[in-house]
Amino acid sequence: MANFNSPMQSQIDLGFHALADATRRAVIARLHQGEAAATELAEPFEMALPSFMKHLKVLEAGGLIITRKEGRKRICSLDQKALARLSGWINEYEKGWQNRLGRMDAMFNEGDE
Amino acid sequence: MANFNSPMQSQIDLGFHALADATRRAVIARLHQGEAAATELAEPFEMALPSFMKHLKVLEAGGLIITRKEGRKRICSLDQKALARLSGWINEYEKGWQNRLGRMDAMFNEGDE
DNA sequence: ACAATACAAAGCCAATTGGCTAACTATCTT
DNA sequence: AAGATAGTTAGCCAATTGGCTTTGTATTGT
Repeated sequence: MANFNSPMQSQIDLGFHALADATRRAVIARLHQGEAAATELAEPFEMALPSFMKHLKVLEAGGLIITRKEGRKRICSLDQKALARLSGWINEYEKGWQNRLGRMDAMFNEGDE
Repeated sequence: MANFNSPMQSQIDLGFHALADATRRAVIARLHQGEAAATELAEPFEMALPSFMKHLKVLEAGGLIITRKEGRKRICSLDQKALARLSGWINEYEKGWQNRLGRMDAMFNEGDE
């Protein structure tokens, strides 16, 4: 049954929200090397496991990762289309998109912008 | 390679957070057509002005817009560098994922290595 | 000078976020 | 069968978010 009491947040809201946290972005960076179980992903972070699992749920709600249960493990992997969908929104409003890769390093390396 | 551990990191947090709201994304879409004053930008939204001004502050904190005072008006315009910076972060991992697919493709085609 | 305009600042409020602990379930491993 | 492992669920908490109203200030128009 549909829940009309909970506010409907668009997938793109949830996707950008998921990216607005360094822990979650680090998870995405890690998953880019291949899928991994939850505890394995949690290991680098000084955070209680339930706290970390909340981050995974935010990432999944934003459609950025897909998870499945394998025995007692929860295996997480990147959602292939999600990052493209979000960068696609930005691209629509960015001029000179073709040159973005070239400019990108300059942006990150400026550091005093 | 981009440095994700720099103080720029929290700026990325703020940038993605600013994008995680439909009102704020609509403001960006509008500003893409050219700069505008705060009240002018607020007009399409059924929201008290102080509430809308908070959204502008979130956009400015995220570096997505630049504002200046012109008489009694606060003129807002897009910061194109910021959009490049954020889509750059996403693209870093999109690109990596594409490389991964490329390697898999090569493995299938060559049958060894 | 005075009114209208365009914010700006302050404070109230409910809901959400992001952290924690404790207790519980399910699945290996021995 | 028992213990270790990997979550999962529930509830607590402080801080933040995103809305509101009221009041104040700076600029512009008449």
